[in-house]
Amino acid sequence: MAEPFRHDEEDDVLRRADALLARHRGAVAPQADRPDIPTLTEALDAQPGAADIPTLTDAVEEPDAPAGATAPAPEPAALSTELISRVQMQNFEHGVYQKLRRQLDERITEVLQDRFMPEIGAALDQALQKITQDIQSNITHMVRASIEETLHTQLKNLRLALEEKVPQAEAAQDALGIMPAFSGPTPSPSRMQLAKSFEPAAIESHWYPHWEGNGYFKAGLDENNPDRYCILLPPPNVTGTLHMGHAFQQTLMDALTRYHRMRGYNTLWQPGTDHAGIATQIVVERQLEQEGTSRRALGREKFVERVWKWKEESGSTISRQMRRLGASCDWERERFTMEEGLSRVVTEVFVRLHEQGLIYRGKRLVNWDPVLQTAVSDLEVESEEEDGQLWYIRYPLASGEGHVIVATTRPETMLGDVAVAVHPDDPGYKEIVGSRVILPLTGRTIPVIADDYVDPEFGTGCLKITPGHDFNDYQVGLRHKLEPVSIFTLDAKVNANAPEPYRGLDRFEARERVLKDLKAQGLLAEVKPHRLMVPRCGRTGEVIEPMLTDQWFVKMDSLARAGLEAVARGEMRFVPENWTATYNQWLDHIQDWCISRQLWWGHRIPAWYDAEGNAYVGRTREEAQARHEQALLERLQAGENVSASELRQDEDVLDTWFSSALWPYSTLGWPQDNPALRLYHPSSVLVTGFDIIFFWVARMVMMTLPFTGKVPFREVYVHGLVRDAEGQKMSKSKGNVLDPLDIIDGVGLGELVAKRTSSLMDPRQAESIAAATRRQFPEGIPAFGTDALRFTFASLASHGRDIKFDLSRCEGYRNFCNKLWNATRFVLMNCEGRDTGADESAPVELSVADRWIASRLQRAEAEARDAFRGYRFDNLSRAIYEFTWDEYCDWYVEIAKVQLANGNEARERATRRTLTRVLEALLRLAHPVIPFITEELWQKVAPLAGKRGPSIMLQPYPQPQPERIDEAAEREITLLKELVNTCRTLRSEMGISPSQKLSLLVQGERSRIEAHVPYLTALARLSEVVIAEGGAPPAADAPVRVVGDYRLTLKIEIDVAAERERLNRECARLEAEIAKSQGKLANPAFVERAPAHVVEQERARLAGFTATLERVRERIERLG
RNA sequence: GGGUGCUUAGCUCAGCUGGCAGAGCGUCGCCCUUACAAGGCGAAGGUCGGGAGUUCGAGCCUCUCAGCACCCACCA
Repeated sequence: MAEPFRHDEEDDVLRRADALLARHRGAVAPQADRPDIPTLTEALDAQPGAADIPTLTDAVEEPDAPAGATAPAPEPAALSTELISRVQMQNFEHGVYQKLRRQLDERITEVLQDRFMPEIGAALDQALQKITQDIQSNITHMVRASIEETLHTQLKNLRLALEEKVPQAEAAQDALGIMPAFSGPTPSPSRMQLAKSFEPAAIESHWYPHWEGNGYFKAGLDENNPDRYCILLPPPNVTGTLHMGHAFQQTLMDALTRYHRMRGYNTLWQPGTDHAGIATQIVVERQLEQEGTSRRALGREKFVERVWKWKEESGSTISRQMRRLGASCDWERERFTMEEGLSRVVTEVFVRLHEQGLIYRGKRLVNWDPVLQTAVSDLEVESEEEDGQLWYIRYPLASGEGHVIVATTRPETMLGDVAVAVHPDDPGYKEIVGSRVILPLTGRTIPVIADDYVDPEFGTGCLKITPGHDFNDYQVGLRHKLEPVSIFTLDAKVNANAPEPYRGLDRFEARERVLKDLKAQGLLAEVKPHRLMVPRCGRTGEVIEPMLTDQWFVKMDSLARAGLEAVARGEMRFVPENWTATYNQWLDHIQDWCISRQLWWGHRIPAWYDAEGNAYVGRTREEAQARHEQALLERLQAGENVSASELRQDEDVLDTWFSSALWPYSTLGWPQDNPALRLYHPSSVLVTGFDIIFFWVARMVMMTLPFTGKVPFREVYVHGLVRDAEGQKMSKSKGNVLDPLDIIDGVGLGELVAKRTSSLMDPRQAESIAAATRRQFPEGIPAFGTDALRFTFASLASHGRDIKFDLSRCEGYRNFCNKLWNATRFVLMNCEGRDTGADESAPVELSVADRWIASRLQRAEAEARDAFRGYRFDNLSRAIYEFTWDEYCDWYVEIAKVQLANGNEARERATRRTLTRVLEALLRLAHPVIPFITEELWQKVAPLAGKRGPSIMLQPYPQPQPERIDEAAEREITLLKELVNTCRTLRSEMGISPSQKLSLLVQGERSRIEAHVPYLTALARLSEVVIAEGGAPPAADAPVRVVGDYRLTLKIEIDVAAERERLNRECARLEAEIAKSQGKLANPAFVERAPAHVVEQERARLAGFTATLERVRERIERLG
């Protein structure tokens, strides 16, 4: 804990800190003030005065109640939940508690020793009073220190956020001028002691700039090194923010990158951002809307300028957030799809594809968003089933008598009907095929045609054909050579092809009007409710209107075939393998790709038109001009009359995914030959979600093969989607998004609710979202730190499954980090400044346990290697977790305590040597997943393990050495574990409290057991171990256990009366619980109304209690 | 309609080539023990979705039924 503040410094520091915080808030959220975060001075002002501080008795009386429930010092917690994490609070309480006890004990001893005290009771009272005063001032200081510490870390974060690139850490400290005053966890490695528990924020903000500043992330460009490893970051939207999916994916990529970097590969993690045409344009248009202007009012040039400005302002958000995650990308190579070099590649590829005849322009029916007024690709259309109606409309026969009835979900499109179709074999309509019907409301007559496409069973078996606004009808129209009629303008209002009364109506207004008129004329036969799939634009949610327009397309068949073959030949591999099927299936059925978008933000199509509308494609206007002139010349020679005209560039831009598809080589300087391109193309692996296999993965393959002759990557690791704890997709509109940074830094409930309820599409949901959030996170989210979050992601990354993100899991891994932290503290306490066997010539006496843990380390390393090989991050994290916790901490450290306590010099040296070296290797093993904590700890442990180096990042990754696997030692320690566990079980079965004295009689081979005796004594808390080689008969009633060849007998002297009383109390408690539970279950209201699983749980509890009660009663009986 | 997953403890999920059903969280009990209460020790909790088959042996392989999720294509 921090030293108490001195008063004169305090005001000054607080004032400056306040000012900084205010500035920070201004920078982060200029419009919103965040009332739920108290300023520092407010916090301290609100701090309880001496009178409010919990009394000594308050603090002492409930020390063993569950930590969450007691909160013996609630005021400080309440005053600034935003500032002090729960953990800090608990640490603090724990500290107070321990201090209290220690001082009280001292006082009591003191008092008792003073024989002249007339009365012990009075003396104790006096002592208590004095301590109370001491403690009160202590609490004040501790609260203060806690706040300071938190503020300190917040300031560090803030500093990181404020500074764009690598801050000069020292200079920044000076600039703030307050660092020396703080005494929280320190970033300076060697001098300070480790804090009592793991506090991630300060560590993270220290190490990342250090790594980046020293160039550790830079791509290796050593062409003599045959090992190379490259990952392309799927470029996020330049104006986007980091979400859980990114964080998950990037954790995996970073782990892979760090792993290979440590293994000495040439390594590149290529970062960058995507201009995200539609998404970005929409964002900026919304801004304009709020300013009361619009894109069109601004004009194209000004608008694009405006987007660039917005990009400059917010474009770095996501890379800043990635840095918080510890992403070790080579930022110097960061690329943006719209930057000049990449745009040149886009043009180059477009021109080449066009020259090869793979890009063409034509009038086709495309998915059209009438609001954005652009084409969108098939993939960007999302169909949802919605409630609608099916209208039955009479079309009178042109012959005068009778009519046919067609069924439609979109009656307004009848204005564009060009035929009525029936199935050729449908007996009901055979007669009328070839005749004509009158199209109501328009007076046109249209033919009745026969086509297989019609399903005679659906509706009336008679179908209206609207080739201008329906994809299937379009195909039918082509087959029957029917000219499509377009009846909508580009903003989906009825156009001049329709009769006068409907013109200018929006398509949905037109529907009403058409229905009204049909009804009036008695032509509406029937209306039925009907579920139908409504295609909507994935971006705007607007209903898509198929529209006949001029667009550019990429011919897919030959490209797709090449893509299929590359995978079939094994040049590219999907992990898990079954995604190959998805990929193949899609490429098998692929349609030509519409790449033109009627947007302003994007790569302008490199095509120019002459006055006649002929298109000329070229890298530059000049090249197009030359082609134009060439064409004119040819036509002139063919005897045509021609005239030159000014060329005008195509207004459209390219689909965002066109430039993304070139990412694998556009980022590496293609087409110029250079080391990076030679080394890192093809890249090693693409890590991605299945949702963009079509959008991106397949297109990259198709757009890379023809130009570089290589696949873009050797492997594609497809991971699941991150969902919320209930398995729901995280989405803004559901209000269930988690911000990865909130998990790292923590967030108060108020802010979290505000975040989730702001800018909702439907503000009415705000209430329920707020309520749900309050229920789920009643205290907000505590700060878990980057490492815990990363470990969680890794452990959840099993194959073939979406991920339900569970915060409690994250908490578990935060605890793991803390465990690792404390294990290191133990090692440092016992090894720093001592002989750790660095001098290889000094004698070491390795015990079985030393050999055993070294052997287990080899196994963990082998598991890690296999896990990386198979992208099994879940197995990786489990191997690390279990080795650290279950082997190193639970057993080896305990054994080491024994060895350090009663060993000779050589044995102690060996123990320290093992402790430090295994830990050092373990830190390297875990570094790819949890980079920050491992770096911090490594700095301290490495020197003790005889390692030198500026960073763990530059150290080799531990490779398993099979020859160090020592099965004999493993067998011995297994025996020891069994012996210890058996003793513990015996003890627990006998219901012996730990304070009771217990000795053990072991019958069996003396020599093997003997070595274990000291460990056994300490670990099983025995007062004595007796080894009997032959068969001294155990006491008749003593429990006996057999472990291998050994018989264990526990001897115990129990205070029977006390033990019986204890067990009786236990009985009474259990009976009470059982009665309570039975009462609950007997209550019909509970059984009927409570959720089924709650009732089930209650039954299980009851069964558990009953069983336990049984055992306790047996035990009482045994006592006699 | 075509395809892909999933179903194991109260919850979230591992479970390898078929060989003694596991972890974390949660629940319950005991415990401030000088690395760690963000901890330790222990306990309760399972018809591996149902059924059939192959096998000495099935959570795992085969068949079948059911439920859930997702992707693709869609009937106006």
